[in-house]
Amino acid sequence: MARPRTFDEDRALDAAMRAFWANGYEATSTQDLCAATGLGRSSIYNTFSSKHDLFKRALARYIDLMTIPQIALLEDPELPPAARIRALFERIVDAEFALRPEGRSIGCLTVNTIVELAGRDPEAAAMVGRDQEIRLVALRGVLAAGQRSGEIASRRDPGDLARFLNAVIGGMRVAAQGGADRAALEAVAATALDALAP
Amino acid sequence: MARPRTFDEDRALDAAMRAFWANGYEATSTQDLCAATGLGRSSIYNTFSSKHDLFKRALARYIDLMTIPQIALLEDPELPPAARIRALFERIVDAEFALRPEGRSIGCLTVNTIVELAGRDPEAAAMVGRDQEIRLVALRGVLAAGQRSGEIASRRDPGDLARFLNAVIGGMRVAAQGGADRAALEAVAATALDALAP
DNA sequence: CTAATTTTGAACCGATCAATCCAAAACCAC
DNA sequence: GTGGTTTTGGATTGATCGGTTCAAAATTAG
Repeated sequence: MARPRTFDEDRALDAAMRAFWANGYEATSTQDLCAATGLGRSSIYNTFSSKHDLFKRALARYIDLMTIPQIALLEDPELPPAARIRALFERIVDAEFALRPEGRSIGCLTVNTIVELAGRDPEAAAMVGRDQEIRLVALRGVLAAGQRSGEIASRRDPGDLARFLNAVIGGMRVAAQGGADRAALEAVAATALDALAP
Repeated sequence: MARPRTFDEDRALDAAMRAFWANGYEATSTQDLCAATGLGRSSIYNTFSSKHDLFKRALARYIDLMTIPQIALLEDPELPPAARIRALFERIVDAEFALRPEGRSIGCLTVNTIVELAGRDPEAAAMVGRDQEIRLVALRGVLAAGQRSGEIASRRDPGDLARFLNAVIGGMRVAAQGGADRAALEAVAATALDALAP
């Protein structure tokens, strides 16, 4: 009944997500988004109503792409609790160096969003807040299971341990963006696991 | 021989630092800087040649104000090594809630700069990189001393332990900006210290 | 084919960006 | 006081910002 689109919305969203991820919200202009997606302004504003809406959708997509598999890892019934946590850290280190043949990491879009936007963008803050909450619940679950099975010797509150691991993950992302190499990140992860031992 | 300034350069720099700290580099306009400092555009451009130069000076000032006392804490000969590290964490938690009667923390300008700018501003990247290096050296020193004295049981490489603590500090800053309260940060710090025990 | 509907590209919008210019005001040395 | 020098505020610059408009192009239904 009418002219169809010549582009794939999900691919465009993906490209926009990468642009925001690499350069941040403010430093990504609508021109940059046109260049990254290969779309014209009209197509972008027709499909995603504004730069801010596009960012929200890109952030939601990023969270889906990243958090859901990580939660699945933490809830993998095939692995004992401690191994699931090790697998999570491995995945995070791998991701930090996957899309980066050389040069700095671009970090993690949720961490970047917390730092750049959470203070003055309530919608973005709510999205990353929900994400953090979900991650903390999953971490708490696997940590409590590890304590019950005896794999995790620490008697600290599982919620506190979860917040600790989550903070370490955020710190690793910042360190990677600051130029840390793979060995440094692996050492940080390994040392963090020591805190579950005592 | 000529008209003197009616403002204090250091006070202006301080106000600019706070503006960049709270809102980031991109989101702080030159108008914002005028409002924050109380200066006119001419005075700002006369004194600090550009927005970017002003940012560099603000960042340098922040590093001086924050890192130097922290290094001093870590090298305090009055305290045993483990106590110095605990004092550092205390100071960081305090700082995170000091200038914030309510609402979110504005985090740490060096962390914010790593996340927002390090990827595309080599000068800013070099400044925060130097700062991180200095912090790591000091941490390594106190950690090695703790290992020698037996206070720190972990036999991991002191450099790795230093990178771990530094990552935790960064993660705490991100967590605070994400809305974590004081108790959460204190739990993270306490748990991080567990990693030095085993 | 035509009519209806949507996408698309380009021109365009006012607002704001960082930065500059300039003349008036303010000060010091003399 | 006067001359020389700097600061200061306000107007202004061209560029770019996010966003809109509009007509031509493209497509399908009939």
